[in-house]
Amino acid sequence: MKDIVKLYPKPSSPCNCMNIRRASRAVTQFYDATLQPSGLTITQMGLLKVIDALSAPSMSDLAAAFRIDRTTLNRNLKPLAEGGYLQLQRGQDARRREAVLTSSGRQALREAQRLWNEAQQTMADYLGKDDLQQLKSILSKLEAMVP
Amino acid sequence: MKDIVKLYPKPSSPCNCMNIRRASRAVTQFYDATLQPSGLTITQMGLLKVIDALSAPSMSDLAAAFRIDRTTLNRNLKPLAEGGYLQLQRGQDARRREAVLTSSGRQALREAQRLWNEAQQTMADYLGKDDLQQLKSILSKLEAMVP
DNA sequence: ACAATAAATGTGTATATACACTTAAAGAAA
DNA sequence: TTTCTTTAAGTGTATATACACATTTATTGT
Repeated sequence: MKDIVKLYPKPSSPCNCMNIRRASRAVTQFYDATLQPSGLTITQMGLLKVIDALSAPSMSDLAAAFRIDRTTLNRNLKPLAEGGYLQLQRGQDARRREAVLTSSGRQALREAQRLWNEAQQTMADYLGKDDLQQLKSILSKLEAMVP
Repeated sequence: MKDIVKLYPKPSSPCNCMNIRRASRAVTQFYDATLQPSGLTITQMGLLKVIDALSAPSMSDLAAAFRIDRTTLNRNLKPLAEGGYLQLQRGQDARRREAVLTSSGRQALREAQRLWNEAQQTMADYLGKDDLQQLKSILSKLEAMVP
């Protein structure tokens, strides 16, 4: 097993948390830069994608699907609603507020996904198959650390 | 090599970027919760630690050492300065603004580091030696993706 | 010395994040 | 039906993040 431990530069911090935060910033910057022509950030693209996949999800539905704090979600949707990418409407249950994509939102999503493919491929090539698989696996495990 | 690919739950998103962002949020929440009694977040502890390690670093020095955008650093230092954890003073070169810890800052750092040891150990135990090593290695590689 | 340039920092604006608290609506209990 | 409770959502506040632009000070070229 030892022979698969690759020798990349040591992380500049001993702190596991700071290390993952730095890497997260770097990857986010890369994806955001690649998606730039679409006018969406990677977070926004992710949100539109989840909304597109679900059927008029409520705020809580979205927060759960996106695994993000409900109040954070609330704020993240704001620029998308103001930009005309989605509409927010009351549900049958008047407490619910449901999100649906506009045609403008679907179009932006398509364009962003085209660019996303590039970013995803570039990152896959950069990491290589094994590291990418390892990364996915460990990130998934880390997510499960917190309820 | 295949036999070391552990079988954790699949990540909930196909997007490498969203996956690392979610994991980063989870780990950050865990560290912040553990550090809570110290009154510092993990980001703030990291900043105090870097300032403590360097000698009256300038804003740009800190940004480079912490690998964060200079303007982000500027804003991150604000609550620490207002909280009396550090002082900001002009350098010989009047363009430079230099950071030094106060005794209050050094004390908070010590307390935070005590708690940080716990968090770090818990995470190491949770991931296990091999995954932790792999993670460090891959995160370091990811960081290098962006100049 | 003066002008041009470079370097260090700060500000405006905008998104991303989450905790504590509040409000509004639906459902349950009396 | 009226009250109690639970559930869904929103707000206040605060930190974290970075890009585009502005300001200040030092350095360099003439």
